Amino acid sequence: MSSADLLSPMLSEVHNSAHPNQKTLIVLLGPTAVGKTDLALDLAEAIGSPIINADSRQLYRDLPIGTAAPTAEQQLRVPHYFVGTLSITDYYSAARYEAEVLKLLEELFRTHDTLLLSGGSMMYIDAVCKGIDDIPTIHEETRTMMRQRLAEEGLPRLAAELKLLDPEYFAKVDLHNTQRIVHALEICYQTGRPFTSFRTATHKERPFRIHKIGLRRERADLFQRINSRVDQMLADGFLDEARRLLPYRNENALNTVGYKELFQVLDGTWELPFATERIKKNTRVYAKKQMTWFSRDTSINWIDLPNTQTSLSL
RNA sequence: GGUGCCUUGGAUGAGUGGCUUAGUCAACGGUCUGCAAAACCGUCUACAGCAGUUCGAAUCUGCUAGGCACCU
Repeated sequence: MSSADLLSPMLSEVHNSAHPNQKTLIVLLGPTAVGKTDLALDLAEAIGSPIINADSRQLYRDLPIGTAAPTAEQQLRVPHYFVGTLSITDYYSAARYEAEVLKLLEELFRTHDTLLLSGGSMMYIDAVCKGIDDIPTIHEETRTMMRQRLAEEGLPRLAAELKLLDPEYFAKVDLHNTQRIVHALEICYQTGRPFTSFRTATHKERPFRIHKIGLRRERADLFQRINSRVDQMLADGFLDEARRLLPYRNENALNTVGYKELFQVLDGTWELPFATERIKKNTRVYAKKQMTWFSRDTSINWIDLPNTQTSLSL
């Protein structure tokens, strides 16, 4: 099956969604390794759009191999936005992504009717499509303070405090989930208001139409693609990439499938073959999580991709 | 031929009469509005087979099957 054959169902999706006098954002999404990058390039060329990346890890410029980021050659073919724009120590969030993408879209829609956003970061996509509540960013001091309190006092005490400061959120949050409890408390402290008061869950209206195209494959095929892609990454120097990043291992950007496991190898605690299996497994788990998230989104128009030919490497 | 030991759910591995379905891993399902390739939750109720002892057995007894070790 040629790429043109794969492109046509997407193009008909685009044409069906076309609306006179209305700007349209095409969102191409799907689990990791499903084949978004290649199809996004074809689709972008066909509709004359650049590609706006929606992969939260490809934003970091030092992770090209481990995140299967678009290559220089691919970026020459089609201009990309939000690829390699962050350094490993930069703070980033879905909310910032929302703001920056919206700003970019406003500019690009002046010269384009249809734009392409492509990626698999569920929350980033939702942030662009539905919006995220306007919650203040936590200051570094607050963050440090809470981290320390967590270490000294433990989660149960922080949870008890959250119960006083924001009983509504306390009632619904998972009390085992440290991240969420800590974040809610950070907001309460920094703003003097309950976290819940910021959570309006408003679905923001966008000044353009959104058409989501989801790519999916049979699970066995997807898993096979994941496995061989991990092997390919290692052949391409993934371990060296991780070695260069070792000094930054505690940065959030490196709390990422692949790097975590390779750091164990560099520490000497894991053998490479073992780590490789873990990377494959964790990538499969990630792909399943993506599918679970996407399956709730009824606005996605799914395209089932044909099984990968085993004769094709990569 | 004889003697001794072993046999637990997909894998690993505790448990020696009743304080539950140990635990771990894998697999599967799910949650999700600010670090999201993150963080978190749930499910999989097994004890080689058969017959006994007992109020009650994975746990005791016997036999059968399979495996391991040693002996003549």
